[in-house]
Amino acid sequence: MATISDVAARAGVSTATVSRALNGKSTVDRDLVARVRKAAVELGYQPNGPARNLRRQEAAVVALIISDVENPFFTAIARGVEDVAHEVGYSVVLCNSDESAEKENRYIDIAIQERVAGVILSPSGTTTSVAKLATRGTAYVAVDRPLPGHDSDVVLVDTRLAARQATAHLVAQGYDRIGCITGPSGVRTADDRLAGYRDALRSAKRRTPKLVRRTEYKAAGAHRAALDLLSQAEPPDALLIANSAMAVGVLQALQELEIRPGRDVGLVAFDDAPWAELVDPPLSVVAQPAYEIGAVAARLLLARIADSSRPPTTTTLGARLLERASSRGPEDRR
Amino acid sequence: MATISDVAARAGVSTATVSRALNGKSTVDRDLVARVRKAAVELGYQPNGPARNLRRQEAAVVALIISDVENPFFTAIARGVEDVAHEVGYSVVLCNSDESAEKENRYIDIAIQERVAGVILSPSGTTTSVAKLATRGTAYVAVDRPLPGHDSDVVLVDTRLAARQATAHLVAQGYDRIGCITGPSGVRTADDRLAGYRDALRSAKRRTPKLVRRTEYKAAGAHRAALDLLSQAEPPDALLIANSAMAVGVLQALQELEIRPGRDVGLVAFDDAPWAELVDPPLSVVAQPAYEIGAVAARLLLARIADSSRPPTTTTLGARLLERASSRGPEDRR
DNA sequence: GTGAAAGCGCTAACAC
DNA sequence: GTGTTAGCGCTTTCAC
Repeated sequence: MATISDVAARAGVSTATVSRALNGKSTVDRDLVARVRKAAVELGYQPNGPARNLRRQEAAVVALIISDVENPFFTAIARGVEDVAHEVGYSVVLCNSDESAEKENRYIDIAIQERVAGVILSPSGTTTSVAKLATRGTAYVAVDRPLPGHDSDVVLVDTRLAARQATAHLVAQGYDRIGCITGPSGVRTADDRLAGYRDALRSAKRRTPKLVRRTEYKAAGAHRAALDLLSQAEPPDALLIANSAMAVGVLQALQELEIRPGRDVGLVAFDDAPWAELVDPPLSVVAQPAYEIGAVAARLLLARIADSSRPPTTTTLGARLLERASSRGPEDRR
Repeated sequence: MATISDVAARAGVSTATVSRALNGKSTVDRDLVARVRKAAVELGYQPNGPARNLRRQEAAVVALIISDVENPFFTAIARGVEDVAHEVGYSVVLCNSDESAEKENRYIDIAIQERVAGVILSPSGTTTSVAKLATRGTAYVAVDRPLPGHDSDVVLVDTRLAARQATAHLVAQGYDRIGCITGPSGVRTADDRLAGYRDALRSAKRRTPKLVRRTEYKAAGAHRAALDLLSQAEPPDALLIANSAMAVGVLQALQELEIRPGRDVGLVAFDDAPWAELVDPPLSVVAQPAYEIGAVAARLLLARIADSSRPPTTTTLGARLLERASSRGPEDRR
């Protein structure tokens, strides 16, 4: 594979000139630039990334570590990050931590080893592996979930408020026994959504013992949770569901139990999945600004790469409740 | 940041011994290994990736370039690739080419520059940027779509046969005017699905002029195509749809036109999305073995990295038609 | 404006 | 089994 020396030889200049001509940093004579470019093309020269990064002590790459590649919420974040990063010449590599602290830790190590310029991550939980980034001075920003005990840039959604509003909406629609299926304890978004749910019920002076289930943020867990909740002596007549994968599990459970969503049980789920309007009845959702989360996070990261001394910021974006037919009120009340 | 020399100094050995102890290549005295490990931990030593890769002339990384991060088919492939690659100590970086030949080309350049061990990609089309990989001797394998004119490892699905079977199923169910909404011309899967559709109609001696639409592999395009097809004087009474994002667009269009899926128009779509059983009526689909595609591709890539002289292979996996209510036959026939 | 040369941190001959 | 050392390909002083 052609090296910078090959190009230099072919263009009849030194390697320093080739480097300068190709990177456009220092000024180089017009003719020489042309000659170097020509030689580079002829040889099919591609700069050696590791050599460049070794020398520069940093790669123009940002790592994006997300908890679930199969969750549209996170892939939308990825697009936001990519669009902003590409504009300024950074590449984005996506890593899937799969909600596992161990994989997250592994990817953080890799990011450090590869000397990426920065890391954006949705932290799996109470892990401290992020401390390594801070220690080494690698720029990073957290999305979706804060880092407990770390004073870093973070981009969040006011998910507690959103959960509260969604639950209040269910109350206003006349549902009486409102349940909640949320993610694992310790995962901040899961805790916040539960807290918002409780806020709303408290305001409405409702008591709802035994109507909360916590499970992994996946369809299978929510499916079990829904079966469990709905086969109780006093089942819920409405459910707040903490993400769209879980909504799939709940809808499956309802199908199996022949309980009609929106008629027998009111439903509001987090995340506006593309299919939410296609189920019968259309699913009410809390739409989160995922793309924007990614875009904002990328901008913050770039700012921090440029100036590591900026004070850390917390950006909180709002979510929107989209009321559709699955939360139109219990049948006997319509 | 601590370097290998720092570790060597602290452990009272040479850098070579540190390298050997940490990589476990050559045999090193037990005590020394322990001392080196201890020193490394105490210093929080993380090897410098670029330096290592520069020296080794290759990184233990495989790049996975997929056409659409938001398509569950491709993210499932990603999981297959990751699981296999991680088992043998390779990292996977995901790159989203977004169906754009230009981005694909850009990521291929980056992969070459970073000297990754190999590349797995779903080629956007008739691009020749892959030739660079071949020229440089970087291992690569194509998934989902073959590389025209390149004799490489490739993992495909027999999508033409699957389309044929799906269409034959619609014929058997009594649909009369079967249409097809497929991807852009030149994208092999789109062409193959159309060809399979035509195979089936030919066998059944049907004529179906004007019932084919081609558009980007996205909801919006399919939405327009469906509106167009269904507002014709003689609209189709069934549709074969080439992927799940498109199915979303078609179902939206049916909703707007108040045409009942499965009753007024029979439907079969490619890709078994998690929500396919949740729409009303449940959507018949062609389930592709996405995870397995990724796993097989990763194994082929590893084999090629190990031995670049192996003859290229083509692996073709089968798809499964899942008959659900959306293709149960026209209403007047039930 | 251009070239010579040092050196980023690591691994792998090679010598002992 | 361990140390010495060359060198991977690039960028960047430092001279001129």
